[in-house]
Amino acid sequence: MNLKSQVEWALHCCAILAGLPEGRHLAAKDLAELHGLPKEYLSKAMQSLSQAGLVATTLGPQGGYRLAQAAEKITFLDIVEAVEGRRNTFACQEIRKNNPCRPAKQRETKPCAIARVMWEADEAWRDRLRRVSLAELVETVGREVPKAVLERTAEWIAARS
Amino acid sequence: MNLKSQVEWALHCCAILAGLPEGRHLAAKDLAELHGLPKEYLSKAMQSLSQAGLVATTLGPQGGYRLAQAAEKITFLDIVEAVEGRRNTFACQEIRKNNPCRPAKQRETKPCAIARVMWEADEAWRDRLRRVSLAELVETVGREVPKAVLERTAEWIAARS
DNA sequence: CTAATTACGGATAACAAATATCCGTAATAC
DNA sequence: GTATTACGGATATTTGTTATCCGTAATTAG
Ligand code: FES
Ligand code: FES
Repeated sequence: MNLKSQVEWALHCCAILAGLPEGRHLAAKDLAELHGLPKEYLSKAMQSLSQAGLVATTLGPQGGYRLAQAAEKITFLDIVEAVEGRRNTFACQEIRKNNPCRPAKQRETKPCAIARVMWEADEAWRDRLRRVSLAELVETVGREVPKAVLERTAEWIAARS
Repeated sequence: MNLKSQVEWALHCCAILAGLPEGRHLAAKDLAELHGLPKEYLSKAMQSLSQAGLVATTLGPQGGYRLAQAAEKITFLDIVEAVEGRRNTFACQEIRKNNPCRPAKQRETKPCAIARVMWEADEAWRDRLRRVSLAELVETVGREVPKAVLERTAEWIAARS
């Protein structure tokens, strides 16, 4: 039960894009270099973000990615679900139907008791992720990462966007 | 990001064992037949439960599994973690270290801001599962499953334990 | 004691998902 | 026109899940 590593990549990339000057774009090539990731595969994750409407893209030279919404509007959950999908972690296989003591014709009206509990836990997980915005992440990073690194990274990005 | 199907199997089997008459055991063969599952593979899940101290086993004829603790003491989380392990769903790969603008020697004192948020969500998920006991599941099932099915299943089990 | 039954653990195979690469296409800036 | 970019399809590699097989040791019934 692991999230794909693309989830981490997408979160890092969104945090970077949130700090991008207005009207600028950053290419997948640069995002990959900045995080030490395989460019082609990272761009699959970016495509997921694009399809989810979280980032906007521009083609051609000086093109690339930017946020499509305000960082305050984008939540962790948005990003996680964009790349990971919206399935529950628990999949009820309805093995209760295999009980030989049950009449075959019996049809279930509601989800089983086990699945309901598991899905509540999944919902609690989502709830927590929904409560943290990309803007909050950026603020925390701004507080915790050394100023020198932040500045040099900002320059690095400015030189390529 | 899916839980293994063994998680469902373990939950169903624990619910069955919770209804077992005192001092009786139920063999993996019967648990597998009752749920329509591959016996050999199900027994791997049962071994996980055994190693976690949730079920106790007896060898030989009339042997098998029984709960090792009161159903009130066993939580969903106990069962899930027994078969799924205790890893977080999110694994921080520390790709922040790949930022070329960071001094190589810099060492991190605390987990990164992204991982902290993701792990809080994982903890919220666990919290929810910790709050539901096996006894509560059994009670819910007793309320929702038709009496006839419950009785026939109880007889089926009694005949083999 | 003997034979049947049971959980356990190691080895291994089949299958699915995650990870990764490659490349052709279309759009865009200069 | 040329270089650059995102996109999507095809495919390979690696890892994890699912599943089976079988030998070992413990236990019970007769
Ligand atoms: S029938 Fe097994 S969890 Fe729903
Ligand atoms: S460095 Fe990427 S999540 Fe921790």
